[in-house]
Parts: sequence; structure tokens; C-alpha cells
Amino acid sequence: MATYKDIQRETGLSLATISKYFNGRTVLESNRVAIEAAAAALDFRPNAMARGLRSRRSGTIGVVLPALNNDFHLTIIAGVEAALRSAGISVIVAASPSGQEDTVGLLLSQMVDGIIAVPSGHDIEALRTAMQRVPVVLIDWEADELHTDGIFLDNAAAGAMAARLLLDHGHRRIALVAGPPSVSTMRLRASGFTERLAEAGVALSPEYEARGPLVVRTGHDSISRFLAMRDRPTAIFCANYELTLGALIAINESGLRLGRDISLVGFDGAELAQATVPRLTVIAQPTQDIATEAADLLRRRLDGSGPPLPRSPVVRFLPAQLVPGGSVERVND
Amino acid sequence: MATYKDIQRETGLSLATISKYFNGRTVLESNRVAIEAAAAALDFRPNAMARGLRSRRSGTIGVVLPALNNDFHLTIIAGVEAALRSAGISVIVAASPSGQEDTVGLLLSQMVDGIIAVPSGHDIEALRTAMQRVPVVLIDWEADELHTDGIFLDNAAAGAMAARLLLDHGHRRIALVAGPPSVSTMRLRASGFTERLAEAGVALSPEYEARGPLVVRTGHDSISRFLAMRDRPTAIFCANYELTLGALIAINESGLRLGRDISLVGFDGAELAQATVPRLTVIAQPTQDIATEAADLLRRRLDGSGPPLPRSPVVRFLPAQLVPGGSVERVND
DNA sequence: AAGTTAGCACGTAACGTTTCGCGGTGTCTA
DNA sequence: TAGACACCGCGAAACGTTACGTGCTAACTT
Repeated sequence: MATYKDIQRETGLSLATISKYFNGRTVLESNRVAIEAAAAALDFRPNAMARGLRSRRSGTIGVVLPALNNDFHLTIIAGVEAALRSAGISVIVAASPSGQEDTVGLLLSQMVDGIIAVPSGHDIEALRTAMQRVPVVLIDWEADELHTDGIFLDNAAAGAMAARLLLDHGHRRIALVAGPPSVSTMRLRASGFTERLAEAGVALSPEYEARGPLVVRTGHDSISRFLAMRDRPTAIFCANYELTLGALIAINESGLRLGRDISLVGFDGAELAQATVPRLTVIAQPTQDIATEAADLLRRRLDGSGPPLPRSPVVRFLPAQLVPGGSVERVND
Repeated sequence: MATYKDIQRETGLSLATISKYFNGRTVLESNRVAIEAAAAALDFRPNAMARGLRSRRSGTIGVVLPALNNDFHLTIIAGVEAALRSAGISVIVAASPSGQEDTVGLLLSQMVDGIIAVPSGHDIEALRTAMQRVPVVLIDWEADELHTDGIFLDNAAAGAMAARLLLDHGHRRIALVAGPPSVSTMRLRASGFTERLAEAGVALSPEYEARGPLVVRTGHDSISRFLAMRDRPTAIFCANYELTLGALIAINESGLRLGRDISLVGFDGAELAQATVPRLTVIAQPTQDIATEAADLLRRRLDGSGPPLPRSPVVRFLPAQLVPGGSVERVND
């Protein structure tokens, strides 16, 4: 593996000059040519470890996700990677399922220059100490106890959007399937939803409200239960992708026709939504935008531009998007 | 950021002893306790850059994927990450869309210890030079010109499996939608498929064969064309996920009922498959296994175990799995 | 034409770790 | 009980790069 020294031997220049060239600073034209020739001949690449050791920047950031099983996660990774590549920054992906305590620590010892994280509960303390060393940008789950930058969905508005849609179609017997309120997204989407209903004078009956872990089975079982009721709801809102998928499966199993017999508003999964009959109406996060904004924000922090931390974290809420389909039909109550 | 020196000051030990401790080698019990106490007090973590500079191992591997837009890619990332985490190895994800030449080079200058790659055309040369520095394990796309380890799907058998299924259900007017033959998976799946048909005396009529880029639109448009034919096929095999998704959308638009009016065998996307009515019959890759095997193989290469390179690359082909659904029905020809 | 200044290249000292060879201590063997 | 050996700690020298302070050259200014 070639080093500056090899280039020095080829060109007769000093290490300092060679370093300057590889850091984009100006160098005499003749030297530039010589260095480039030598570098090409030797297939030279600056050693990121040596570089990082000296400059205290690794050219690497970490993305911490509670799991890696969902289109949201992939889109985040893709968006961050694309946004940061032009700056020459590589992305280390770290899944942090419950039980894996030290994910953030692993990244810190890899000397990442920054972190983008979905702050699941068991990472919060680690993230707090990480914040003392590197900029941290949160996404998806709000963690109020962490006073740092974040790009989130406006979850309450998203929930309200779903409620308004169903109300506008005449629905009154409306059900909700959501995750545990301990997850901020779920708490906010649910409260945005129920509050909007309440404003319209429609109370969400407790038997029409299901909560459970954010897995397909929860959606499936909750909807099965709803559909078996004598007085079953005419419309259902699923507050997350897995729940939506479970709901779809349950409705298909029941033999009821989507839209015609039961209205459904899903969440995310725009790809899935267009493959069902009829197409599923969903509230979709602008996942790509979240990724890009988080990456750009982190990059500005790394540059040292942007407002000073920790005095003024940047927190943005992006609006959800309504992707219309045919799974919500009008009813006359 | 604390360093060995700080621990040295706290404990009075030498750097060498501290280094030994952090590399899992034996140290006097009393020293162990002292080091652990000091490390905890200082929130110390070994600096991966310094470590890597000296030991020439970064504790990092790269995963190169042509894109990041598909459940396959996410599952690969997740599987590799999970398999390597126990070994303390982090995963750098690099998308290598056409036009981005230097993806592999970026990883090399990050000093990754190894690479797992889906070798898209424009990366092949870079991978060849990378192989001289670090072990490279290929997945998904076979690149015969690269003489190195690989874990692949047995694509020909997967194609044959789809053909056999359709034949067994009595289909004779059978159509195929696949990607360009320049992609090895597509070439092999298609040939496995057509050869199995030919063995049964069923020739694949050229008008029943569609080829195009691996995007949803190709599947959609091809199937629309098939369905509009006077003598339309009774069954269709889509050789990849995007094509399958496009097919589903086109069938839904046509008003034909899946299974009943037109049989469809899809590829991958087991999650999508269970949400359609009826459930989609698909040939699925054991993506998780591919990821795990590739990661394990790479890890053995890093350990120095496993057969010596480049003399004897390890190449494995895993069988596809038939995930039955209701989208293939019997016809009497 | 002399004085000033900007632009570059240079040598050298870090950065935080691992590795190497050496020497000291305690334990086992005969 | 003496000798051998295993174990472990130590100091110092790398690893490949960047940053700092100097000193040189060449291009302006008046």
C-alpha cells in the first residue's frame, strides 16, 4: 500500500506539499502534475486511519436505527448516504435492537464525526454522552430529554390528516390501531387523530382503539377483532407501516372488500399501497426529505456553520403527505 | 477524549499493559480491575484510528450495492451487520449507482478490511484491484471474470422451479418477463425457466417474452401488453421483484382476477406477497442466509482461516424457496 | 530599483495505538 | 533446592498523516 513517502520518492517533493495537494489546497501546477502521475502509477489513496488520527476527523458518520426491517430505514440509509457522499463522508450503519446496549459506543470508538439516530429508549443515555463529542441529529422519534437537532414528521398533523379524511367521507364509527404511547410517534399520531375526531364531535370509543407492539401481528389481530364485532367500525386508521400491512392481510382474510366494505387509511409503504386492489390510501412520511435534511444539517454542524450548539438546536417538523387511493369510500351514517 | 496515557496516569501501568488489556490478552487481576475502573471513570474508548493505523486493520468492512431501494438490499445490510457485530466489525454501506465510479475506491481509502459486493458492471475493475488488498465476497450477481469468493442464488434452478410449477398446473401458454441478459441473474433465471419448459415440450414463444430494465415500469408495461393480446398467456413468470410489482399493478388495473383469470409467479417480496388477494405465489431468495454466509465467509478470510486465496475461492449456490400462494391456478389446456 | 508582500515548499513534531525485545518474578519439575 | 520456563510488565519505536513555524522566490508598489 503506497504512502506519501512513495510519492515523495517519485516526485522529490516534501510530505507537506503532498499533503496539501490531497487536501485540495493549492500547489504549483508542475507539482500537481507530478503528484497526480505518481499517485496514479502507485494506485495511491490517502490512508484514512492516519489522516483521522492526526486530524481527528474520520470522514465517517454513524446512522443508528432500532431495526433494519422496514422501507423507512432503507430510505433513510440511502438518502443519508447519497447526501453525504459528495462531501466524501462514508456511512456506518448500526442496528440497535433492544438488548444491544453498546451500539452508540461502538460508533464512538470508530470515531465517527457525527451521528444520525432514531433514539430508541436504551440508546438515549449513550446518545447523551455522545453529544458531548460529536453532533447528533435525531430523526423519527422525538426524544425531548435530548436537547439536540432533529428532523421529524409532524406526527400530530399526520394523525389529524387521517381523521379529517375519514370524517370528510362521512365516517363516524372509526377505529384506530397504534403502537404503545411510549413511542413518541405513536403518541402524537394517535392524539392528533383523536383530537381531530373530538373536534368534530366524534369520540373514539375505547373498544375501537387497539394498541400493541409495532409488528404485523398487532395490526392483523386488532383488525380481525374489529371486523368480528357486531357493530364493527366503518373505517380504520393504522398509524404505522407494520400495522397497516397486518390490517391488509386481515381484511383480505375476512373476505371483505377494501374500500367498499371497510375503509382503511394506512401509514407509509407507498409501494405496497399501489399494488393492492383498490389502491390503499395512506399517509406517507417524506422519508427521503427527512434523510436529506438530517444529513445536510449534520454536515453543516461538521463544517462548523449553523447556529452554535447546544444553545440552539435546530428542530424541524416536515408535513406528511396524503397519498390517495381507493381504500376510503363514502358512507352515509 | 481520554487516551491510554490518561489511564496510565490513573493506574501507573505502562501503555503496553493497557494495550494488552484492551486487546483481550491476559493481564494481572489487580491491573485488570484498575484499568477497568479508570476506563469507566474516564469514559474511555480505544481510538479506532490510532489502532487501525498501527495494526493495519480498521475493524470495518464495506458493503457495495448497486442501489438502495429494495428489500433485498436492506436484508443484506441487516444480515451482514448482525453477523459481524459480534466480531466487533462495523459495516460501511456504499451505494454504487451507475455514474458513481469510485465507490470501491472510497471504501479502500477508508481502509476497510474486506468487501461484500454486488458487482455491478462499472465496479468490476475496481473490485479486481481491491482484491489485491482485501478479501472480497460477491453476492447476487455472478461476475465470472472476478475469481473470488461468492454466495449466490442458484438462479437457473429458481427459474426451473417456476417453470415446473406452472407446467404442473397445466399451463402451456406461458410468458416470461425478465431483465437484460447482461445481468447474470436474469440470464440464468430465464434460461433455467425456458429450458425447463423446453424439456416439457413447451416452447416459449418470442411474443411471450419481455425484457427490459429492472424497474417497476417494465413489469407493468410488459404485462399490460400480454393481457391485451387476443391470445393472451394463461400464466406469467416475473424474474425479479420490481417486475413482479409492476405486474401486480398492471393486473389490478386490468380488472382481471389474479389466479382465477391469470396466473402469476413472482420473485422475492415475500412481504408484499402475503398482502395481495389471493396471496402471491413467489420464488424467494434466502436473502438472510446469503447475507449471513457471505459475512461468515468474509470473517473467516479476515481470520486467516479458510482455504488460501486466490487458489481456491469458495463459491456457494443457495436454493430458492417456493412460497406458495393462490396466484397460480390450474388450467385445462 | 529597492522594499513589501503574498504564495509555496520545507522540516519536524505530534496524533494514540500496537509491537518488539528485554528483563523480572513466581511456579513447576527433577 | 536449583534450574528452567512461563507469564507479564516495561520502554521505545514505529504506523501514515496533518499542522506549525520558517524561509525562499517572485510579483507588486511607488
